[in-house]
Amino acid sequence: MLSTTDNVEPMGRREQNKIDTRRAIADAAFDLARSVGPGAFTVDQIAERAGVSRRTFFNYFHSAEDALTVRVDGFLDLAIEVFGKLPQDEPLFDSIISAFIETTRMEGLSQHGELFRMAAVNPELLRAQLHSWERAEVRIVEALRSRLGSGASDLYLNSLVGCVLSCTKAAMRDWASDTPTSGDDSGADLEARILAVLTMLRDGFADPGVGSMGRPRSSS
Amino acid sequence: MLSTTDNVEPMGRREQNKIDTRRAIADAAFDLARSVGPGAFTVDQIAERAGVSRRTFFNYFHSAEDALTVRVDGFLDLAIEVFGKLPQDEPLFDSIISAFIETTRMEGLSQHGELFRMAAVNPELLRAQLHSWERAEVRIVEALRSRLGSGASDLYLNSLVGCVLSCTKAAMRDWASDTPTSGDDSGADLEARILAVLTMLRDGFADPGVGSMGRPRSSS
DNA sequence: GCGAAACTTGCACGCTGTGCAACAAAGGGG
DNA sequence: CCCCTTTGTTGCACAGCGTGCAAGTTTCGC
Repeated sequence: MLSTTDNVEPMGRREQNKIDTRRAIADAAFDLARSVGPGAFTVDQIAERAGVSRRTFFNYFHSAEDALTVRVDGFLDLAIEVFGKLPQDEPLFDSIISAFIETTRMEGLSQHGELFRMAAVNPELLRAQLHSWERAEVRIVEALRSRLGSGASDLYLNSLVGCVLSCTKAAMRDWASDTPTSGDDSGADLEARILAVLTMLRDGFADPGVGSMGRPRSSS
Repeated sequence: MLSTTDNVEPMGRREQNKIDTRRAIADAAFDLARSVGPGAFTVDQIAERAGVSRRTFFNYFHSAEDALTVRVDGFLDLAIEVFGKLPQDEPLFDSIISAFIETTRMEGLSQHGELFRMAAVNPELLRAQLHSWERAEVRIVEALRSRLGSGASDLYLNSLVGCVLSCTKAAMRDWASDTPTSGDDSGADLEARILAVLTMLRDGFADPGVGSMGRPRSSS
């Protein structure tokens, strides 16, 4: 099982405090968004709940919405990390697909669904999330460049990664809107969607009715 | 040639004034961004230059960055409009490709390049532009739904449109960074990029070296 | 013209984001 | 253990943002 806390090497007080504070702020922001709704609270409220000053909040995040995107960043960072550990001689798309599939097994997946649904009703949060995906795109392009060498142009790389992320985003959004308030982190539905949509991307979009995508409820 | 002012039907003073004001504000914002740099000016300055009050500015836009995205919105709206006028029995991807190719012939294309370059150094503007593409995505999905009927699932539609827009975005970004301060709206380079990248999308990403994409400067 | 509807403007108010300087906590010798 | 440096926290101040409101002004339909 995947975990974000596998670095158990000795860590100074300084470093640990910063991680704790960051986490406390992010949790406070998420709790508030959950209870009163996204965009319906102030930075002061987050800071108070996290037990820090207003000023300290802004030492960690640029805005209230940014504090809500650390989970999205975490998801994408994890996907990149998983991708990096896969065998380099595997076909590219297989690596990409299994990296995302693996990543859906992370903890707290239902929170991601919630965040997607929040973004659907809060423009500012949506922008923050889009920016988060955009930043991940840059990192992934970097990771791919070192794998593909100079055999691929910037335009090719950016298009490829953009498409992969668009499809993943679409799969997650679809999953999030179909799975309201699922308390049990059911990643199976999400996995199926990501697999379907990335496979389709690999093989081309030419025919709308291909594979398991065209007609949603026609089994086989 | 394409134009955004082909509606010459009788228009009341009210409507015309609003259009003029909106345009004045957007132009003022763009001029300012161009001269002092994006993010280096206030809403008051935009309002003053546009000859309206601060309050009126906020009646038209939510933020300074929003005033800079009307051109992006215009580009995408135009693409949708062009797409809608194409024959419905043409293959889907051909319609999509020629819609975007046609749209690159619009006026003021070099400004779009400038805006892309501005967004590269201004996070807030980048977010606004990402949001603009996102909103267009919703509209395009809507347009496609009425064309494809109920034969395609939401997930399929969102993935398809997301990929098309990602590729177009990548093409424009690539073009913008390769074409700094081109005063002559040279859309040919952009057309070639969009054609290459959307064609690749149609046929699948399986092989990195396929077509004219893999090795940038190896003719044929 | 004249009244209704729509638009502009100034004002007020709370919130945002950041520079700055004082304070506190952690780390590293001697 | 103390002192000094480094690093993080906090309060303060201040310019700017975004919006509700009410009073003007312009446009429209009759």
